[in-house]
Amino acid sequence: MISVITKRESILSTAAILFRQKGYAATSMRELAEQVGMEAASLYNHISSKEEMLKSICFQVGESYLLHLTEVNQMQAGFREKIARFIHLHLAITIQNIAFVSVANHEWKHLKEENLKTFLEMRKTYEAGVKNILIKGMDSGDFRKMDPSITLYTLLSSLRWVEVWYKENRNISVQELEKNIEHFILNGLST
Amino acid sequence: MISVITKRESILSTAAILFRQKGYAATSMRELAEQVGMEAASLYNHISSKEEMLKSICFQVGESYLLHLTEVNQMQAGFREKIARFIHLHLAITIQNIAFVSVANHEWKHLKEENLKTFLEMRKTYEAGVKNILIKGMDSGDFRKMDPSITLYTLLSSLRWVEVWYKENRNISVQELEKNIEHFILNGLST
DNA sequence: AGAAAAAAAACTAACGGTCGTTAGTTTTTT
DNA sequence: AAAAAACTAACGACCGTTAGTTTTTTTTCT
Repeated sequence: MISVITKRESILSTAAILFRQKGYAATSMRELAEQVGMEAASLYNHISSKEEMLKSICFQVGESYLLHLTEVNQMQAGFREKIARFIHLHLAITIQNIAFVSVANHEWKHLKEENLKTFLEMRKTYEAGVKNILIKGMDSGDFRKMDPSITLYTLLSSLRWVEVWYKENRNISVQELEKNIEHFILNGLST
Repeated sequence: MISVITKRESILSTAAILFRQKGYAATSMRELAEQVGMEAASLYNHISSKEEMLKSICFQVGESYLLHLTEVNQMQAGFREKIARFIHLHLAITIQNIAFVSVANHEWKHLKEENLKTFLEMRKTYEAGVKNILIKGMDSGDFRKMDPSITLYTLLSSLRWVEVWYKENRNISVQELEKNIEHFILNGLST
């Protein structure tokens, strides 16, 4: 089954790459258009604004994260397994959508008004969900008792570098990457 | 002894706060000037360009990091103690210079030409130095053998969230923050 | 100590440039 | 023929910075 990529999707994809590379504010519609192979004014046949692109990218990533959190929560498994699964899914999203994830991680602050507010709420929901797993894991004795917020942010942050660093030509397999990070984090959580 | 803050320092400090908040590219000289309490054109009595400010901020942070790496290397101590000291110093720089560190972490990509090149080299030197400690720690059996680059970036990244999150009114002491993170990282490194 | 001169710093005005986007016109596709 | 998509031209806005002018501060002189 051949997947057809629309012009809009192509524009979004290129936008994400440029936003990641140069930053949202420093990326102009003219250079985006040039990369796509058209004039800037023509972009508006496919997108409604620069802001709309940023929103679309950020919210797609946010929603993927929330979906996967739901999957982890529905697992019948211990907390270590849940965090391991969480790490796996998180890295999978990252590696498959490097540019989108990078933009959602770094450029969200350029969202306007309600978009920003909604995105931050979405993020807060996600973080609370992960924190909940950590807290339960601490209560059950699987994880060492530590300040839940510090633990949460240290964990999430320790995954963040991958979107900066990852390239397909790295001399390392995704499995090894994941195993190393998983070990680091699970040990970090242990008593 | 009363420390006199120059107008230039005040401008740089305010610039760092705004760059952190809005991003370098999205911060105008006019709004920076307004925050400092003057007209944009007057800034040029004290700084030579917008780029020069970004450079100054980034390089001050970079140099602090390198200084502290030197201190850690000169310690007569085991590798666990070295990493613990490294974490302590890293967090200390971060907490005392939130805006500067944040800008150096996120806005460096806006540096131009030679400034960018030099900054990236500086960073490379720093990372190589930390990686060296990790490798030696692995060789000595203090740390588990893992891919050194993955370990390095996971470690550095796990400290990164503090500049986003930290505020003086947090219900947590710096000591507890440090202790929690230190435990996470040292356990993550252990066999 | 006070006045005058010099230097520094602040202001106003404007330059040359870029930006996101809109409004027509033309071309291509349906 | 109609609709969609591409183009050209331009709008209104903002930008970093320079060049004068004015004001303030510092230095020099008596």
